[in-house]
Amino acid sequence: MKSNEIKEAALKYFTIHGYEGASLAQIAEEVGMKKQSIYAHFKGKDDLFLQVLRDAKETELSSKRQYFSKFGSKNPEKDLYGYLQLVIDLFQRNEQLKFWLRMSFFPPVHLEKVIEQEVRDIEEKMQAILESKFQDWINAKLIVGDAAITPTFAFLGVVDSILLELVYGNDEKRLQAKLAASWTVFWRGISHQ
Amino acid sequence: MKSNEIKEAALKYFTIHGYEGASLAQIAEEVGMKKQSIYAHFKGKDDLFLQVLRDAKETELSSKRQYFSKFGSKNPEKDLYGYLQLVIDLFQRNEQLKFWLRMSFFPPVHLEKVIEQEVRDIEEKMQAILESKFQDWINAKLIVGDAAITPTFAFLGVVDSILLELVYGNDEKRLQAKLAASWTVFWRGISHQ
DNA sequence: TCGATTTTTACGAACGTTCGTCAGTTATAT
DNA sequence: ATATAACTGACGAACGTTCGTAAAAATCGA
Repeated sequence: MKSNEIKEAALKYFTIHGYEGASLAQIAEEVGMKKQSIYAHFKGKDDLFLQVLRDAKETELSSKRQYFSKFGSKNPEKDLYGYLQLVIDLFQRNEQLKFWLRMSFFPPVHLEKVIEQEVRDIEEKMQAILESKFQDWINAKLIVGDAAITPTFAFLGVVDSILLELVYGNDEKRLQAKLAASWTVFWRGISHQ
Repeated sequence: MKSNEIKEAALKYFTIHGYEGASLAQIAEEVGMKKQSIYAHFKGKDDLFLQVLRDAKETELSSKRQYFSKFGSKNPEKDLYGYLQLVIDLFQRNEQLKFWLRMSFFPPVHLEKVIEQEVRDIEEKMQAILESKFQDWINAKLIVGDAAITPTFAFLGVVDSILLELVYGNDEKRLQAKLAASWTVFWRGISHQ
């Protein structure tokens, strides 16, 4: 399918240059066609962008859902740390996550309402799943605290800080050091008495 | 000084639309002049951008340095939490910090080498200051742990996660909740036995 | 202090390029 | 033969930039 090739190239350029900085001419050249030919597959730049966005959202959602479903109820340390490693792994191998991250925080202004809606949607789903897991672990007395919201937000914060390091990311050593530090302190913070 | 007005407008548009999305025509209109007149003050778009970047860097550096200098050696809880609130305050009132953050993570490609250098410079300075403070607190047995690097990186992670929430930021409630959660867990993680 | 001179700032006009998009035509494949 | 896909050509608009020019401001010698 040629449409997918176009979306792949678009994903790449949108990720590197942003919406405004990516041109249809470059995207088309990457696929080996003229920019006008893109219009045989998409209504225009916005349409292409939104389809790429929705694909990225779906990938993000399903891959994380899949991992969350493997969470048990008796080993939060392993599950949570494994999730952080998954995020790193996904980010480094999956172009879609980088795209998703960039557009979450710096969307093209004229599409920001639509994007914000998608971002909020996926975020709420993730938070809900995580929160219920944390509640299970609290009930099982595997971690301390009364409200599940605290470790949930704190963990989401750790994920965010790792993602930021990945975006900035040219220093694998530093990434691993930050991961280790954040994880150590986080785990002490929710597990110790 | 008209140059400063131009830089102010440029800061605004670069922050909202990114380098590629910001046009000299819009920036000029904001100041009440034509785009050609900008060339009486700056060599071109890149020159304007880099001057704005360096101003932002200086503001960021001096404002944080100023706060760090007030850090004592006997109350890390107050100092660190106060710093987080300062970051939030600065971000919400100071356009330059938003600009700095956006360009740190998603710089225009053709200037990414220059920007990366500036970012790395400021980051190393911050890290060095923080690390020495943490070492003092460890020595004074006010926080636990052996190496200062662990709480330093963990704290920088908390700062990053707060910044990310600020960027995304339309939800003050959620911001405060995330701050509270991250701080609670972080402080438990470095202070409790 | 004054007029003369130089420098600074802003402007209209235009440059060459690139942008996204649309219309019409040709080639390919079902 | 009919639909799909890619092409050529062209469109208006916007981009950053350069030119020459005209005020305005600053500098300077008398």
